[in-house]
Amino acid sequence: MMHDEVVARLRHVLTEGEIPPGARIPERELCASFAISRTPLREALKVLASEGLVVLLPNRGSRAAKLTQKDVKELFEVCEALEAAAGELACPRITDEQLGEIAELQARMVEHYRARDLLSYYRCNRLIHEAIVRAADNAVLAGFYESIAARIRRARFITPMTPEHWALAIQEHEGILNALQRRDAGGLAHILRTHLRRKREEVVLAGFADANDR
Amino acid sequence: MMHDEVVARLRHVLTEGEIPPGARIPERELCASFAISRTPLREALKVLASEGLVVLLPNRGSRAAKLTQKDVKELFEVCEALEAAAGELACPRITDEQLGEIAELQARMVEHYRARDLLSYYRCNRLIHEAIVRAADNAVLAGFYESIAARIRRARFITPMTPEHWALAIQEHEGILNALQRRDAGGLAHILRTHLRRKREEVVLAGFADANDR
DNA sequence: TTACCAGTTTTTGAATTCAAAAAGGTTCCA
DNA sequence: TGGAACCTTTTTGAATTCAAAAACTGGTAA
Repeated sequence: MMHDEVVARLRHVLTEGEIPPGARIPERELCASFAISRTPLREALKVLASEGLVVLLPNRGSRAAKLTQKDVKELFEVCEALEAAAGELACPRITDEQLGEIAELQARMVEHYRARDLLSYYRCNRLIHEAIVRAADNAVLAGFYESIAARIRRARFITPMTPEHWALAIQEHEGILNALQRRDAGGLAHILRTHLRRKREEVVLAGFADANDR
Repeated sequence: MMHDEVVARLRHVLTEGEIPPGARIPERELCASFAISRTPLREALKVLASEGLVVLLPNRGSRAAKLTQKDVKELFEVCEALEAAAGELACPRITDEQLGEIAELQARMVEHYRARDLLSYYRCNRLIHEAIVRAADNAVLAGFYESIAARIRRARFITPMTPEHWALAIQEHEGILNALQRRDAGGLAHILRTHLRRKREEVVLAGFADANDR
C-alpha cells in the first residue's frame, strides 16, 4: 500500500469512521487492519498530526484530536477566509458545466430540505461548498480547505439546526447560486462569509466543542 | 532529538539552507548531520512533503520542491487571502505593544531602504508581515501562513526590485501601518491585497519559477 | 480498605535489518 | 565504436528488533 493511501485511509477513519475525537488511536489494530507494519502507519500519524487531526503525546501514544472552543473559532475564521477567496476566484473561472452541477446539487438539496432529511441535506450542502472550491481552480487553496474541512466536519455537518436557521441557510444558498450565476465575486464572497459566520454561531450554541480540553 | 525539532531543522535546511529547489535530498548525509537514523528523518520528509516543500518520487528518493508558475500563482492567491484575513482579524485584536513593535520595525525598514540594503530591508519586511499574522491571534491561520510563506520565501524575499517598485512598496507599508493604527480592518485588508498582488507581479516578471517543471 | 511499592508486561520511539528496485559498471558482440 | 545483456552496488521502503518509558499487577503495610 502506498504512503498517500495509508494517510487517506487513516484520515477517513478519523473523520468519518469509528475513532471519535479524544479517543486513543489503536496502533496495533490499525496496523493489522491495514496489513502494514508500524513504520508506515507512524509516518501517516505524523502527517495527520501536522494537519491537526491527530495529537501526539510523547511516550504515551496518539489520540484523535478533540476541538476546543478556541479551535472551532479559529477554524471557522480561516474557513471563512478560504471560502470567500474560493468564491471570488471561482466567479471568473467557473465553467457552465460546473455551474450546472451546482444548480443541480442545489435543487436536490432543496428537495431534502422539503423532506426534512438532514443527513442528505448536509451531504448536498457539503458537495456544493466543495464544488465552489474546486471551481476556484487552485490546488493549494483546495488542499487547505480540505484540511480545515476535515477538522470541523463533525461540528459543521452534524450539528442540528433550528427550523428558522435551516430556512435561512436555504435562502443563503439561493443567494450563493445566484451570485455565482451572475459572476458577482464580491457579492458571493460576502454571502459565503455571512453563511459561515451563522453556521459557526450555531455550532458554538450547540456546544459542540469542549471548553477545557486540548 | 524530538520529532518536531527534526521537522523544523529540515524545513530550515530547505527554505534558508543549502539545498536548492529541485535538488536531491541527501538522506544519508542529513541522518549523519542530525545524528539520527533514517526512520525519524523519513517521518519528517513525509510531513514536509504533505506541506509541499518536498517531492517524494516513489523508489527514487525525495527532492526539494521547485515552484512552477502555477504554484507561484496559487500560493500568492492564497497568501493574499490569508494576509487579508490576518489584517482584518488583527485590527480589533492588536495590542498597543504589538503596534509599537510594528512601528519600530517599519522605521528600521525605512532606514534599510534609505541605505538600499535589500537583505536587511527584506528581513524587516518579513518580520512585519509575520507580526501582523501574530496579532490576528489565530494559531490555525498562523500555521497555514507559515506553510505558505516557507514555500514562496525564496521567491518573495529574494526577487530584486526596481527602484520604482521599491519606493511603492515603502509607500504601501506606510499605508499598512496607518490602517493598523486606525484599526481600519477593511482598509488594511485592501492594502495588503494590493501589496501582495504587486509583489506577485514582480516575482512573475523576474521569472523566478520554472514554467515546465513539476 | 487503601495507599504505596517492586516486579512484570506492554507500549513507544528509533535503530537496524531485509527484500526489492534502481543505478552503475563491465563484458561481449555486431 | 556503440550498445545490449548481465552482474554488482547502492538506494529505497518497510518489517523487525531493541532499549527506554509507561502501564499494569499483585502484594505489603498503615
